[in-house]
Amino acid sequence: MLKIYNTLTRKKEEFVPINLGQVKMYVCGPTVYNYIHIGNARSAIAFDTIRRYFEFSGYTVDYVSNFTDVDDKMIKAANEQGITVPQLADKFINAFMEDTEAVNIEPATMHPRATENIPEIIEFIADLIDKGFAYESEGDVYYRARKFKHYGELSDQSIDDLEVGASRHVDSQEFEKKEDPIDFALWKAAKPDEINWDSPWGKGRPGWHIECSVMSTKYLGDTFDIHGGGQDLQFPHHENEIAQSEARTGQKFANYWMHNGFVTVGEDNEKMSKSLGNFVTVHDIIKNLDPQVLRFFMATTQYRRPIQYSPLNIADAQNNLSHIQNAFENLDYRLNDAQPGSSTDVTAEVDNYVSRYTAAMDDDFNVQNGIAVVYELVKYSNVYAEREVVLKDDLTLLKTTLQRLVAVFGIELSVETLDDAKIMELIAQRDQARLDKDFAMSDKIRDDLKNQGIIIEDTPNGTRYRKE
RNA sequence: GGUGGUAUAGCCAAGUGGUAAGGCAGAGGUCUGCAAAACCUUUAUCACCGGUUCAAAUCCGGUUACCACCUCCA
Repeated sequence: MLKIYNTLTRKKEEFVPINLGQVKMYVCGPTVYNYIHIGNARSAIAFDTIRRYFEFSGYTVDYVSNFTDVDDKMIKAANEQGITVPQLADKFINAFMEDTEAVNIEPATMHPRATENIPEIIEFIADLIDKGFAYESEGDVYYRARKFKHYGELSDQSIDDLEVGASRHVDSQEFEKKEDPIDFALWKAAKPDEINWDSPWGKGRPGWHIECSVMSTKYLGDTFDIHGGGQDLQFPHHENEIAQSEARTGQKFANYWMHNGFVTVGEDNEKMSKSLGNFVTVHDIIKNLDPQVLRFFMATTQYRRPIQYSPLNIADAQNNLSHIQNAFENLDYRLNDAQPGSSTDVTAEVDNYVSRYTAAMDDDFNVQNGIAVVYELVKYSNVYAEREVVLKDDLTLLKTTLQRLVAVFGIELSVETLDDAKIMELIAQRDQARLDKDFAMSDKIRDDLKNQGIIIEDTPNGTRYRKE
């Protein structure tokens, strides 16, 4: 039984999908005015891992994730770069797809953009005005937060306790136009020379929160299973989405709310964010780091926990990943001299590991316990691979099991083969030198190969090589 | 001020009442011509104080520290 921690109820709950065997989930994507930083990547990786585990468990997943491609920051950045807002969006959406592919994030079933849904957004807002939940004011449209009786339930805030302006980001002009300081914008009138669309309230553009209500319900229905995003979106963004959507449809919006923890940085574990300027982009980091290591690092921390980004922690992840990769190669190598057949003890062991892994992951995606089982399987595999007699089907079962279990984390295990004749010749020469006990020569060849990134290992079953 | 989260070995981290999983790093060992890989051995009274209990990292009360959100953020 799969359990999910639901922010809405602040409890772990059994996951019961609306449709048997199907998961409909929506995850808030980034505003595309810059390269994504590893905090954005963490969110995408967390939910990609969750999605993969659902698929591992036999669900089909409808996964919708948006791009916010118009807002104040988009307009500002486009102006600074002397390009249009759509040009800026295209540039960084492309960059997003490249960066997320590098860390092996599956593309969403659908990646809608706010600007591609303007008519639906206008229709949605008009409906809210008709229902009395929204009002026009000098070309802007605002949502009457107090009118929605569940306002504040997701973030456990009572309206009267909300300290307006605590974040010091109040726009005083906007403040004047509201009936109530806690009201939020659905539609913003365009300033001169700003990108805009025609609407019943004049030229303008959508506010931030409305796009997610529109796109999630458009593609997943009035009620869907899971809504995800970063913890910082819980209030006000997700609170507002609920208010908008439920006011319009009269239906429950999302059954389960999931929020991922932050990536922190520095001695005091400060949140990494664009506004603080303390961020590292994926685009830059993967120039010097194997993207699989970054992926492994993030995917093996439970999604609700903070991740401290530090060189030491990255190095740990690198070592752990190598350990798993080595076990996989150790198994693969023994296929060369394996006997046919399989043994029941190995099959039973594997079943046991898989069921323990599943139990761990079923508990709100407890990847730490899941990966602990993988390490046990790694050890078991290594011990098995050193048996004198090994069986082909055992090796294959262990290999595919390792592959399946780590694939959930977005890690792909494979064995690289070398087809370089020169290198194969050098290895043969070294083997001869060792037979001749000319160790000066064999060590020289080994060093030379190491300089080319080829690691040589001597085993009881012959000489192995692998790429560094 | 309101709300939420976190505090376990050098580092990462599991564990929600029965006497501290796992990984990394370190140390010692096995194997090896030497290595590498692998395996074996080895490292903690769980922020602090008080309480409940036969028994608490785990429950209750209090304290401290750090982080986050309160309409820019994944």
